Amino acid sequence: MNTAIIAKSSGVRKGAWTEEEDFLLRKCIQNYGEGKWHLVPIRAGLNRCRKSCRLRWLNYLRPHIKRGDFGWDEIDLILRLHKLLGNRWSLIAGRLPGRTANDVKNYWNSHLQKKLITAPHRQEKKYNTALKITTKNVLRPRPRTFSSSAKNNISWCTNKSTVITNTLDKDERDKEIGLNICQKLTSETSSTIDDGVQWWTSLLENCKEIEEDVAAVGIFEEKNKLVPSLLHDEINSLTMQQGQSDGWDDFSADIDLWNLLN
DNA sequence: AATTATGTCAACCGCAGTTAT
DNA sequence: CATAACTGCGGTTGACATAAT
Repeated sequence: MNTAIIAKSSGVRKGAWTEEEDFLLRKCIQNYGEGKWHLVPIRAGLNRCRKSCRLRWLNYLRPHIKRGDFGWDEIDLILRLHKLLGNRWSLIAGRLPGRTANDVKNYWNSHLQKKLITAPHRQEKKYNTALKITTKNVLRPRPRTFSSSAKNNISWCTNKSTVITNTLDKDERDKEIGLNICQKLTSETSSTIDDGVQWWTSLLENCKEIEEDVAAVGIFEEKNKLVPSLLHDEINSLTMQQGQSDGWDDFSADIDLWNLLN
């Protein structure tokens, strides 16, 4: 049943989209590409507002959109990123291939939020205060660059004989990998530490709390699997990338590093 | 079986930031 | 520089599905 209605003020259709409308919109994007949303209703011959067209495309019609349940790895990443970024759904979704901001937001609101609020470990005062995200305590991830002198000082990155293996349990591994990266950088490059490293420190240092959150949402058992060994060559190439892009949206290297660590 | 409560998710709305004029 | 137009984001709503009574 199609429940779409015609808005009195603007005369455009609202509500659920029909297959025919989807077809027209898809065809329009194929012909003209994404963007220029104010032109889309005219070009497509749709009696819809530009916002409605954009939303329908981004959340439903766009290719490669992943549907269905979230995997444990996706949930784990959502928990970690939300802890650091707050309700920046588009940013979080940007790190989950095939997922839209709307998907992530809906999943958080309907699946995760309630479970976390009622989780015993979050009833404790320390967690309640710690979980309040504000513009002041949200850390902004940024791509990192290092001076040549700093790079020369980071011996651990180029020491190929030192490979962190997977013989530790998850907690210890996080400490081994995450804190080693950050603390070694701190001790060996002193003034060169930037917000990007701080961001990673925070992301990894929170492992204990995140594990409790993960347990609270019921995916802990599935998550009990081993990860590949960490190769310093790969870490090196990721952390030492040259050229700094503007803005903090582009921290794909951070996520590549994250994927490597997990 | 019927009714009510609850959960899910697509879609809408309003606002803020950006770009064009 | 000021204003208008456009775009994208997050909060919220409401229709529908499912579970509980």
